[in-house]
Amino acid sequence: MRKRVSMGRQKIEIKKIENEEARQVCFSKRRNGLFKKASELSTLCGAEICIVIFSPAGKAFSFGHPSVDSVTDRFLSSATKTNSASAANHAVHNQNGMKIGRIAAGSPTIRELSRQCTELNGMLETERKRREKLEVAIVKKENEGGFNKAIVDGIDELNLSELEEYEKALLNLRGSVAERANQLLLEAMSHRQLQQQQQQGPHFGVPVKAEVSGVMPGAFHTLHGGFGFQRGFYSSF
Amino acid sequence: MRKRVSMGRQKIEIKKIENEEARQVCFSKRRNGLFKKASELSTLCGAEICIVIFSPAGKAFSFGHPSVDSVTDRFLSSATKTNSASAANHAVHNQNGMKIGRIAAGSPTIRELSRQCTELNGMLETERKRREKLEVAIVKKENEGGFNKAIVDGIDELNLSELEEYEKALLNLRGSVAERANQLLLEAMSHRQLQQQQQQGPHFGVPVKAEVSGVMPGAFHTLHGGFGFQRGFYSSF
DNA sequence: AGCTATTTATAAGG
DNA sequence: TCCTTATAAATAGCT
Repeated sequence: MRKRVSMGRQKIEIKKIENEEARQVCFSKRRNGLFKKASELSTLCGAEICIVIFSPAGKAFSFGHPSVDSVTDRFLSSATKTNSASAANHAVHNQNGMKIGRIAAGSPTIRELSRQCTELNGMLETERKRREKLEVAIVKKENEGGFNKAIVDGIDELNLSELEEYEKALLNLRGSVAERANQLLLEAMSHRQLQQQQQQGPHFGVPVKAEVSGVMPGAFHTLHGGFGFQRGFYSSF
Repeated sequence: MRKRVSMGRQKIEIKKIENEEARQVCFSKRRNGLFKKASELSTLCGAEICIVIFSPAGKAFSFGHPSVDSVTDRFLSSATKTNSASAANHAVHNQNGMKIGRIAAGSPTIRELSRQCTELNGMLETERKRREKLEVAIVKKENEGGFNKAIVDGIDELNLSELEEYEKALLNLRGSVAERANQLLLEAMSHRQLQQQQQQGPHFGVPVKAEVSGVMPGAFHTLHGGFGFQRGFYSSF
């Protein structure tokens, strides 16, 4: 009878291994064992599995079939029906903190969040364009119209000859206004005669056009493009 | 020698089990075995583990220590440093599609997406406020300047009632202009000859009133509030 | 990282 | 799904 060269596998108690080196060794072995089992399970039964492990040192390891992403995504998105703590929230764990059961209630999904981001980006872009237009409009208003600015700032700052010029301009303008008004009146009258049944109010179909276009003085750029989904690893073996 | 009552455990090939019932049985057993192993690993080594499994029937099962959420969160957020296909993207898998190694590069995370959404919301809010200010400013300017806008855009686009109002405004404006001119004249005269003749010309006394009032025509509201994260299960046991 | 004695997981059958 | 049995697979303790 040969002398035993090993005492073989010993039964161990399931509690934290205090010896650091032993713990690290155990972690490596069992992690590989776990991944192997997971792989077998997915192959044998056609299941989708994802495992994420953080070693006590903080390193992350993952296993995924078909991929960590796909399973995570499916898990998260398969659960988005109810959006708050509704009923059917019976979490069942065994003595070890294991939770098993069918998913019944909601969580936000990566997809949904991503969609929201896209939507928000769009809104932001729209908002920015809108603001740019307004800024252009304001600048234009301030530059244009020579004397019109004076009305805002107060005519107190014009000198005498400027005032006289301004008065003349106003008179001219009033002339055009009156002329235009006459024209409109005529149009309105003929309109009414031709189409009497159209009982709209006195709308003459001449909208005030306030459209402004042009390029902005200040440049505004898009901050967010798309969202790239990637994950990288390097071997620890 | 007793007759064998069981052929005991037989070696099986790791490939998909075609018999549906056998597959379901195998799935149950191995799933529990996997969870047990995971539990032991977390206890023995102090590791954090999360497992998500979808049965071929589509049921989801999960194990998490300390919880599925915490590990998932940690995993996702621990990986968000680089934001695109950078270097260090060495994915290493073994023959079974297992990926093992330390995380080196980015992935989109729920946290990150959520953060982006929050950030975008903030930017959107800022943008909206900014635009509101501009709109108020523009309205203000338009009120102040009366219909001076028309001078620029052409009075051809005003309708009749607008034109009438405009005419009135022009008259008023002319009044202020005249008054201001008068005042200037007086000042000039008194300067020249020690204020002898207090002759006032026609006083119109109709200053252009810069009527500015405050509220916006359009109301703008925040669409997105916060994002709630929840997950629910119910036992299948 | 190997080795090996032993424990643990599990296939097959009920 | 749970029990039993025989056996395959995983792994603790060493080197």
